[in-house]
Amino acid sequence: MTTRARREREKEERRQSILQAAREIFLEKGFSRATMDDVAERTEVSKGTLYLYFESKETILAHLLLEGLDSLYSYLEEAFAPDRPLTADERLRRLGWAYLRFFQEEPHYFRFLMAANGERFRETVTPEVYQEILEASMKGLNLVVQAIEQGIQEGLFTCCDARQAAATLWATFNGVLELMSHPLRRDMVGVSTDTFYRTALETVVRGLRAS
Amino acid sequence: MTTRARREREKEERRQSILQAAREIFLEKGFSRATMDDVAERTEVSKGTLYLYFESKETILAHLLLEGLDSLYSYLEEAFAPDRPLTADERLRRLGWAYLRFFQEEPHYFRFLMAANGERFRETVTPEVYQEILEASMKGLNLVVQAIEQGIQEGLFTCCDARQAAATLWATFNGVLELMSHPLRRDMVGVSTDTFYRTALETVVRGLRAS
DNA sequence: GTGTATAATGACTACCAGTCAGTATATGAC
DNA sequence: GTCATATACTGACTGGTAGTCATTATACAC
Repeated sequence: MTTRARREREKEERRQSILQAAREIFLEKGFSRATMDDVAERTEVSKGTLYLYFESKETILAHLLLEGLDSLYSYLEEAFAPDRPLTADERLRRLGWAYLRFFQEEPHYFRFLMAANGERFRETVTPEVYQEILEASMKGLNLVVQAIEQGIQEGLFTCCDARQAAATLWATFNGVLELMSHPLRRDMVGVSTDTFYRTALETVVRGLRAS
Repeated sequence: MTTRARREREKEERRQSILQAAREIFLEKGFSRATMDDVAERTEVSKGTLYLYFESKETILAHLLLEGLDSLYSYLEEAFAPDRPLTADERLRRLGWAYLRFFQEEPHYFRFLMAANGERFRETVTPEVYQEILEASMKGLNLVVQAIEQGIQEGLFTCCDARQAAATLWATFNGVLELMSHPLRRDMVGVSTDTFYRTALETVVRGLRAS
């Protein structure tokens, strides 16, 4: 019965083409301005069909985000380089830069991430999907935790709770990126995103080291 | 002509009663679920009247936010205590805790702040109002800059750019608060907001000190 | 060819921000 | 008091959009 398999493949292809169209439209008009009719037209499919594949506009965003988190993880994984003999603070710096590089090379995911912080997103998306997003985020955060645990074992860091330390670093990165994501606020800081990000990264890593 | 004065006062009172109603409704239903009809009903005024006082739903939010930023500033000002002989790092810690205390004692403003991060908010609110918000934020940030400059002069901090350092601290605080604002993400960190906030604050302050 | 399951459609509903032509009220001149 | 004018208020209406569902089309098995 090859038919079943082909059907499945075609469904998956349609799903992907919807996601592709949505990615384009969301990017062109911004999530809130984009309409489901736009996405339907670009996919060359009726609006009703969209709802056969996704529960809501927000759910489409969630799935685009999940793709992004997968891609982010591969950046982080490469930076972590478990097989190379790196010191803990080198690893942390590499992770930090990989995070920045991801958002610079795939800037659309940052916009999706911002859109997903909205009130409506949390309320609309099913708990299951939301959980998936959290788990995908955790996967990346765990690499940071591992790097910090290595630092604690090596005696480089004195902090006692690696999870908290990792979350601090994570929160700082997000705060910096969010701050720098708006032109007017960027002016308030007065330096380039790269420079500011470096400063923030070095400050926190220094703060983690023994004092 | 006392009439003119009375008219002005009445207008201001109506404006305030709209803001008060909006604050309640936004808090009860969340910004995105709240409708202008709700606000009109609570104010006991027609919907059209709302638009005589404010350009849009987002503008009402902006003005609630501005009130919040004023209140925040008074928390920060008290913490800064320019007349007391405090060391720079004490001042920074006091500012950090005042920031947290503000959001704990007036939690609605945090929700408003989050809602104002939305895509639609930036697009809808006039540049003038947005500018006002930025300036109100800057006012608070400047206290942090001053504390850090004091620390640089005293030789306690080695960082060379006080603005960047202040922005790092600010970004970290925001990142932490945003991370902890959602129950599921809070679980990822595994400690109380207070504890986590303290860790992050101490980490960054330590990072600013001479190494 | 015909019956059945599966997929797709698009007109329709519900909802809501924002508008504006019309109405009410206050003020001041006489 | 009453009229003219200015100012404030009203709420039915418009435009736009997310999401639905009864109907139609397609693919497949026999």
